[in-house]
Amino acid sequence: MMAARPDYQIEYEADAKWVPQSILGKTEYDLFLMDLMMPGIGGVELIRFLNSHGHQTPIIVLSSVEDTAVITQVLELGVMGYLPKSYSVYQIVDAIETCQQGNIHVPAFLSASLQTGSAQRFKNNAAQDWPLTPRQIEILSLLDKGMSNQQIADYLYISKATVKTHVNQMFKTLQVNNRVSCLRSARNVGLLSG
Amino acid sequence: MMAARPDYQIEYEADAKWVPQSILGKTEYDLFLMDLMMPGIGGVELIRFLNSHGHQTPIIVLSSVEDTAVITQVLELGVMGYLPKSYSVYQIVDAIETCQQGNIHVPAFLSASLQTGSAQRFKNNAAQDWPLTPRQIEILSLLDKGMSNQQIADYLYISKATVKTHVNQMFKTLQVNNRVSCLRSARNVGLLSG
DNA sequence: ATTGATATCAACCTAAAGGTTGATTTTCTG
DNA sequence: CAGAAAATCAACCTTTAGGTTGATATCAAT
Repeated sequence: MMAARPDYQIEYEADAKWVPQSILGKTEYDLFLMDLMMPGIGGVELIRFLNSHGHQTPIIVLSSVEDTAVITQVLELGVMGYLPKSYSVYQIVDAIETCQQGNIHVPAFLSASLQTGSAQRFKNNAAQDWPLTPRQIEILSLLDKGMSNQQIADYLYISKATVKTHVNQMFKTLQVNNRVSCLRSARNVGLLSG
Repeated sequence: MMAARPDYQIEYEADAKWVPQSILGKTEYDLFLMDLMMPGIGGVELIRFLNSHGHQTPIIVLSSVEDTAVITQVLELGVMGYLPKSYSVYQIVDAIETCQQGNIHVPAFLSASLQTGSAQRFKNNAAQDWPLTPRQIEILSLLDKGMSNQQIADYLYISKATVKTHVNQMFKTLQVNNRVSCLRSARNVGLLSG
């Protein structure tokens, strides 16, 4: 999971004069990581523009916009993923790689507001008050992936000390003294799938 | 994108008399893993039926149907995922758990036909068998209980060194480097219940 | 009889986990 | 706004895990 990550070569252009014409001639891009709030042109318009010109490059939208209408719109335009800026770099990279495998990624808290049918299905589960804090549950899921404290710290951009504090607090709450027992206990109380 | 395998309790019913009424009164289901080609009732109709009756159980569609219209339809009905039967068991389990985190999973080759190109074919990973010796499996089950090497040694009346040897050998066989990952891997290959 | 797999044990080392105390900052909430 | 809860980090320590090398014993099969 935390193995070697590919080296992404990034072309960055923040200037307002950055226009679609400059990339239309190129087809060797692996991916467009696109901010919806770009100067000079609206993100949605750019996606439409690329689509209308037959551009086949996968698009992932990175945005702080969490308006359901906007999200639905860009997803219908065929973007491969919609990532909130609250994601850490590692989380974003994970999601990008998920998309590069061809899968579509929509983060949990967004999918909850996207659909009527299943929107609240999991929300209800999450709404129950579990003995662990949100951050602890997040770290719990990384524990479950087999990650070390250091790996979790790097992934979340926090110090190892903080991770250890959370892990230790979880142990006390669940009355265990090691990771495996912690994960077992978490499963038993429904904190982890299974 | 890997995850430990939970203990799924599966209720199976292949009889044509299996009708929605039989599950409407129950709310303790974690998940509906639904085949679109069910006898007696169409899958799409069942999803509509459940939705109209306020059922909140997450739905994942497992199907060999790859018709874009059908897929689009069920996704709009709010299912959390659409999994092809060509998925391996492990892939399905991974996808289910991705969905249980609240994310929506659409496999690569389906998303490719759902939008304008830009997707690679996903490759089906064949399940490989990792042979563990009987003694290793025995120790594995004790690992799974959260026991330390010393506790396992005391339990089996062998030395801690022997336990460590077995554990280390398991790690090499399963290509992992810690207990949690070892148990995850073991579950994925069916070496542990669940 | 020799090979190969399994099971057993020891010594050694580094890395990581587990535990404690104490602290600051942020965020939620009444 | 004040208090509570949550999240963050550091320093310190002991225990356990993880990894390696090497060894002996048993048993099954060629």
